[in-house]
Amino acid sequence: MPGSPVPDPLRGLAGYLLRRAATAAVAELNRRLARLGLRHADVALLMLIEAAPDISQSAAGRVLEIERANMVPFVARLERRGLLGRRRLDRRSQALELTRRGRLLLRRARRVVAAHEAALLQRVPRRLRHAVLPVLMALWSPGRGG
Amino acid sequence: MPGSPVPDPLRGLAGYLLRRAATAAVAELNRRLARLGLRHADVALLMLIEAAPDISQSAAGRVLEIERANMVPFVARLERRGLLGRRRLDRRSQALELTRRGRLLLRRARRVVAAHEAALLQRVPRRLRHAVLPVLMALWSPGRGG
DNA sequence: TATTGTTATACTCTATAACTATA
DNA sequence: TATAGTTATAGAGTATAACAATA
Repeated sequence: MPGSPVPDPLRGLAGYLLRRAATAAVAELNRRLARLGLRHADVALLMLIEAAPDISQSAAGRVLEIERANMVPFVARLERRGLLGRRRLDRRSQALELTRRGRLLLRRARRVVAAHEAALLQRVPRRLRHAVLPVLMALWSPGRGG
Repeated sequence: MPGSPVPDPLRGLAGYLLRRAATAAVAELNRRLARLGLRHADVALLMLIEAAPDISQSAAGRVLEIERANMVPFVARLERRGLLGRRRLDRRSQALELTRRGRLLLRRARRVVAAHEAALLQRVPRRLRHAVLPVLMALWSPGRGG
């Protein structure tokens, strides 16, 4: 590698590397998921509902940090595709639940995600691989509050 | 921490952690830069021009992976603010150069970036800190082609 | 032929304000 | 009073197609 296209002042910045790595990884995952007609956020929501059955739409938005307002068309689209359903909890909250079709598609999506994860980790030198999850969790940590 | 708001299936995914960490970090940097009237991408371009003086608009876009078409309003805005100027190289390329005002503002921006970098690294346990840049570079690496 | 800067355009993602009906 | 779902809307960021001028 005679000369990286990205100059030293940016290559040495964790924040810059973090952003570039993330956008590249998201784009790659979206490409992998395209044949299932899914986007990365779709899979995150489906996985969340599976892990927390009957979570409400608002609560799901809080976990994924998606604004309540933006959850509406997001959930509606997946519902229109028959991947999830809604069941009224009380007269203002509604539980999200996977349909049979949603569960089946999630099953396939999970394999795509697993392949993507493996590809990500294989890029990291073996001696550093154990550090990947702890480092990313640490970098994220205080962002949880905003 | 009795229970993380994010369920295990997502917490264990490098891709998910990567994206959440990156969006949180970018948002935090943008907050820090707000008092200078700058966004993270502005600083990246200013730093790039400083490191590669007289780089063309298209070449800068290639380095930062910003489409040629999107560079136009981006550069124009910074030029209107008097932070950078353009000088014709030949009759179709133009060299980007920092103005005096651009250099002075970049000086302040670099301090903000340095503080942000320090904050990011301090979140990481000391024993893992050495791994941050190598891990991020590795995760990014093959994304350079697309 | 390929590249530079440009315009126009569209799509995704994100953010905010406001409304209603409920708790 | 606070919350859930909703509507409307605006702003980023990103992507593509096309064009004229130039290399």
